[in-house]
Amino acid sequence: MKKDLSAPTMKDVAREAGVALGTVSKVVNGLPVGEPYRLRVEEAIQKLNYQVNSYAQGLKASRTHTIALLIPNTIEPFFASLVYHINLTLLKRKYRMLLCSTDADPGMEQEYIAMAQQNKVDGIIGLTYNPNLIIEEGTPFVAIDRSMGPRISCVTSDNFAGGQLAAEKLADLGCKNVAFLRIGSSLTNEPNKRKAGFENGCLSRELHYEMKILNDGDPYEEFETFLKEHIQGGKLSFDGIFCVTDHLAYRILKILRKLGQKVPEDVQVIGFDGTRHFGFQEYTCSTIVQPVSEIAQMCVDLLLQDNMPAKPPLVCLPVSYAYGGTTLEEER
Amino acid sequence: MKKDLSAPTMKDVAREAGVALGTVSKVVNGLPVGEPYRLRVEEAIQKLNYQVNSYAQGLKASRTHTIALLIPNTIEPFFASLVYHINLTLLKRKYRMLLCSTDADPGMEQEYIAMAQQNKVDGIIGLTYNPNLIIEEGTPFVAIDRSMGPRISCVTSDNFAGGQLAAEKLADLGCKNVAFLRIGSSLTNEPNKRKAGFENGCLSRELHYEMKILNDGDPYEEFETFLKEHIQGGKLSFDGIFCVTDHLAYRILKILRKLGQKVPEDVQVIGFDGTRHFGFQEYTCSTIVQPVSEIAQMCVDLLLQDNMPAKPPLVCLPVSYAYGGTTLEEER
DNA sequence: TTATTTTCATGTAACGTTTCATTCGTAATT
DNA sequence: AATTACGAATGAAACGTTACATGAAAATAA
Repeated sequence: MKKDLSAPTMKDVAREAGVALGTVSKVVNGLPVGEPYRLRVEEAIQKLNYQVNSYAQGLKASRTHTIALLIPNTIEPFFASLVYHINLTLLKRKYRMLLCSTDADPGMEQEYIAMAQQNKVDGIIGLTYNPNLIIEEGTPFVAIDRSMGPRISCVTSDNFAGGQLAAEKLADLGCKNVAFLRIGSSLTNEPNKRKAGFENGCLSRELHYEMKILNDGDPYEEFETFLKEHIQGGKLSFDGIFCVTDHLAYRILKILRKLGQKVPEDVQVIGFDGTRHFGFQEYTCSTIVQPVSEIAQMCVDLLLQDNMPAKPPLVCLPVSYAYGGTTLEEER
Repeated sequence: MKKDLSAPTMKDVAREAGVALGTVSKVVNGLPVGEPYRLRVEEAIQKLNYQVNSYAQGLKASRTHTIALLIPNTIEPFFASLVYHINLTLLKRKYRMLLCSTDADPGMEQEYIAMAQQNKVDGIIGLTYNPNLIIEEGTPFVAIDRSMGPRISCVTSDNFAGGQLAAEKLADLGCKNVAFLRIGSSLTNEPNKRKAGFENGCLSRELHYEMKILNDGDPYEEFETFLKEHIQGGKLSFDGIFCVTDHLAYRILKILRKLGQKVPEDVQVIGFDGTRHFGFQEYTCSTIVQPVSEIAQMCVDLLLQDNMPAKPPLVCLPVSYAYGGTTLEEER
């Protein structure tokens, strides 16, 4: 009879196997150990159902196999998808994830960073908004959609190219006069380039465009007003609209319906993100798709690479266009 | 000049403040300490910018202030919302969350449980499918939507009442002949009661009903076939449909559109969950809303209560009906 | 004033690992 | 066969806390 009150420790395994503590540690960590020893230890581990105590491990080795993910929320599809894919990638690498949902609140972001650090995470991936986050020197950090200075790498999709692609698509699909709509909210550094890309695309295709950009506090109705002002005799003067996110596109589509405009016959709409209904179905609208899975992988790769480059890279991943019912279908 | 290579420890604080190690520990943990001592210690903590090492803490106290959340994925709106609210609730209680996205895979679920346990979490909240999960005796576990035996508490919304409510609503809104549609996938114990509730509701309102229940592997098209079979002269024989989830309702709505049926004029549709577009807007369809925030809170409360009741409760939270455009509006 | 109780900071012993200097046993060299 | 070299298991020390037994000082009682 053994006292089985608490979980077995390495010491127990060592005793059971008749080897030294250090040997057990080596076996557990996959370090080279003589075959007969390894066998005996593995047997003992089986028999006692031993599991390493990650807290002891973390304390001694100061490597915790845990990373923190800072994200505004887990509800908006783009974020939810990011969380999902990052989790998946981490799992493959045997890393755990501390989820930090920040509500895009600068204070909360900083708080979570402190928490993560005192929790000795091996690194942090963050989609944050606080312009002056303080990150301890020693903690690897990878930013999403926002370049945060020379010490921190950033992963983003190619927002400029995406904007450009949207313009080109609209041109290809026969548009002559288009609009760019954007609302400030939740757009950090990199996604701002969508605008520049779109302008660039319009210019190169000689596509006439107008912009309507709302700030964070502005009432949504201004978009409706804006669109109304461009209706003459029941006909909207735009035949194409590029919305800075699918989220916005969804709202605009509702307004267009209300104003009696047919999509895509009267006006075509392209969004940005690649949001899908319920996560597994069709796109919610025609859209510029961000490569979420690749973004996730890249973040993890950058975070966990063991030899940090002197100059952390700014990684820009390619986007693509996807049909989602709000544009005319292309002839094949 | 101090060597500031590594983070300051309690020992450093103790030296700085000229007190004993134990005293610092007490201050940090809010235990009673003489006022002058407390002050000196707090000053030293400020000065050195000391942060507790949660790994040392976890090792010694075997209380880690961390819980694990097992969830199939973070993408489907109901799950995403659950994650969000649980995170929020935990934050208020100063707990951290280890996110475990399982893909509803039994093996992965078990793997994550083992991981969580060796990570010495203070408890686990799980929405799982594996019928014979092995959970170590010592780890508090709260299940969502699935009662897992006498040792484990379960939180769920009132699925029976929800089904009943759906039937009653349809009756109130003038339906005479309704259908219940369900696909096996992702329905654990408790949500199965939606069916029984719906039947009960139909019977008590003398509402004629039919059911079409698909198993997990079955092709989705069978729903289309089923509905087609019930069309005579362009008219669907059902004037109301209850779908077991909003997810399903969304698909059914597409089929109905394809079949030329007008919603809600020809046929009214009610889903289940309370899914909203993009997390912040209107409901995706008329639906029975699960009180996600309350579910989240209840889970955390049950998990973290310090005196476990002998018999873990099965908590059933009330649902409500919400209009979402796929039913006739009620007259006020 | 002395004896007795109470209060409270102190310091040491774990907690379960990893690491590294040590040592033991064996193989290679002459 | 004797010496040296090598490889590999060993075991003690340390990681940064918490908990508990200890003892000193202050407060009360006699």
